[in-house]
Amino acid sequence: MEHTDPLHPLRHSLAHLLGAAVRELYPTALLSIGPSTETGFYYDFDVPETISDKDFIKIENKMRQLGKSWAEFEKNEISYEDAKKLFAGNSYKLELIEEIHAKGESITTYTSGTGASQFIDLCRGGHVENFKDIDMNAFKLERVAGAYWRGNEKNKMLTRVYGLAFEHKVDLESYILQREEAEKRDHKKIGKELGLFTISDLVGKGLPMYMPKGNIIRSELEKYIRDKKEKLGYSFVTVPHIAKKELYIRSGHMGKYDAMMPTMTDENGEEFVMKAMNCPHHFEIYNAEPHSYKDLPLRLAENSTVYRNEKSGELSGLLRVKNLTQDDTHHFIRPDQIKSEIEMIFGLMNEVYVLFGFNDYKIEISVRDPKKKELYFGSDEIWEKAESILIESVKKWGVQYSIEEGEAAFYGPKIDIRVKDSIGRTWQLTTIQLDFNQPDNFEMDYTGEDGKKHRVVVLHVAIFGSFERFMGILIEHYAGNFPLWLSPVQVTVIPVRETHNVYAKEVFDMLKTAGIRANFADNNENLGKKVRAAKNEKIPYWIVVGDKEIEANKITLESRDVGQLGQITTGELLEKLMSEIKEKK
RNA sequence: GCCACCCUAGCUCAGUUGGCAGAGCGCCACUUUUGUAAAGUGGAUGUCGUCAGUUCGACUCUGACGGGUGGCUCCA
Repeated sequence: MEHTDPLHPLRHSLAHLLGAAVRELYPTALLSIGPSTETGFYYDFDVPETISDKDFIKIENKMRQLGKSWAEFEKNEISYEDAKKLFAGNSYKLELIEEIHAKGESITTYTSGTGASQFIDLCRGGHVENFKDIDMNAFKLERVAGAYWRGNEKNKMLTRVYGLAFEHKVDLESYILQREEAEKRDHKKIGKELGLFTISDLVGKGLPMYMPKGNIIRSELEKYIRDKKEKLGYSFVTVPHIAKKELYIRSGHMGKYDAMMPTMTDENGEEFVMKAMNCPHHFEIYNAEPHSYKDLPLRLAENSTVYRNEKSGELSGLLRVKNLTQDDTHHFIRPDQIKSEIEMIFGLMNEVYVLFGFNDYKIEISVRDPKKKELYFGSDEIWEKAESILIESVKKWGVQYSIEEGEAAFYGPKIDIRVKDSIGRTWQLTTIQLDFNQPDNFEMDYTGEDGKKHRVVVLHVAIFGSFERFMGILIEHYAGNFPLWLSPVQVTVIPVRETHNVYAKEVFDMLKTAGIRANFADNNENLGKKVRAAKNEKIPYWIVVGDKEIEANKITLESRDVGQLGQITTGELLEKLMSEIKEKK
């Protein structure tokens, strides 16, 4: 593995020190691997004792104590036999040694410290020149987690200790501070504070419910994407939420994702499942009528909920759920329309991302794992063609991308757009999947210019991905400060005193009549408290009405984002709000 | 599902070695009529996540279960 991180030597050296400290404190612990990460390092141990964060002080102290006597790392190239002897009893290191040996690479160990604190580890290198250069106050053990050996859930779960490490103590402190700030944007926290969604123990985990305010945001998003798609010539359809099991046997989902789709049986013994995807339904809509080459592309769209029995440990707020509503589309196209169709989709996606101000996203082209071709439907030829079309399209688009082997869908390769959440995890939003295989399973054809049947090509596309996840990311992106068009309450009308209520109510009624989501703060509180409430609720605008305003027949407008906007007439107010909502500013 | 940690009022959190359940905010009532981020007084609110166990006695100790957070694995 190549390391572009300039702090890798420092972080990896500290991983060695962590290994040494754990070996001292937990003599029976077996060490496995200890790489660097984006913010520090970790080491995986097979240790009979439970290590918890309460042990960190003890381990950190041991690290600092051992580190005192460490200087240069001494590299030794050792023979296969010596390596096996040196690491006898440690099945993890032995497994690595076998692999290195099988690849014909040389086996190296790195020794740090002398005497009692000496520590020898199997390692390919990448350390600091001199350990004494490391600031021993610029690292901190962060958390403990379970991690399967070699990332395979069939293997034993090891204890992984994560550490943060930076060049200087101030860097560590500023990272921790930044992290704390980021946690304030957590959509679960803001979602609760602003009353956007709730998850009930009784309804079930991973099954979020939109509260009135959150539902306004969701509805606006739905309206927005539906409108965009309708203008581009998509046709909206509606399908039932359960289907016969046979449908998914035909599509091939059943057999690969059975655990995700629990079966229910009717009185005749017929088996049904909740839909975990919309594709097969949409395919059957396509097959309900004959199609001419002239009718393509045919774009079937639906904002529809699918149900997936995800593993409980996976569920997280709105970002990973059991019920997700996709802005799903299936594009039925001729082979010669693939490129232009993908370009059109990129255009839509770009427009959406610009509107929301997402500019820090990663584009991944997910292809087959060439070593596990049996996991995928279809011939090599078809796959190679599909993969090269996607790569070519993204290249033409002129954006940075990475190729992810083994990440493809079983029926075809895909382009995934991943966006970061508040704590830096990336989540897939947009997905564009090219499918030459399902058209065969469902025998989806069109009549060509030549009068003969031709097989159609399918693109599976979701721009938002799911409304749940998109909203989760959006809440964190805006930190709850939604733009006017999305805000559950767009403006609140605040009378200074009770005597101003009549005039204020007129302004409020006018806004309501115009379709603006207004709130009337006629409660018995002083102005400061009402303004404070508006700010806490992150309402984009509030209007103050008192003697001065009544006298001038105006209102005072104030903005969450830019502060005082001065006195304007109600006509000007309405015009301003309506135009900002329309322009989605 | 697996690993670690967490669960006390609507929210944020105190609660000593096991001995009568607490604060602030919010809520309700009254007073106050207010000009830009918290007016005053009073009041209600809890099966201390659930169920067992240990104990004279459990919010506190133990176990199981449920839920949450962060990882691992998975993600059509």
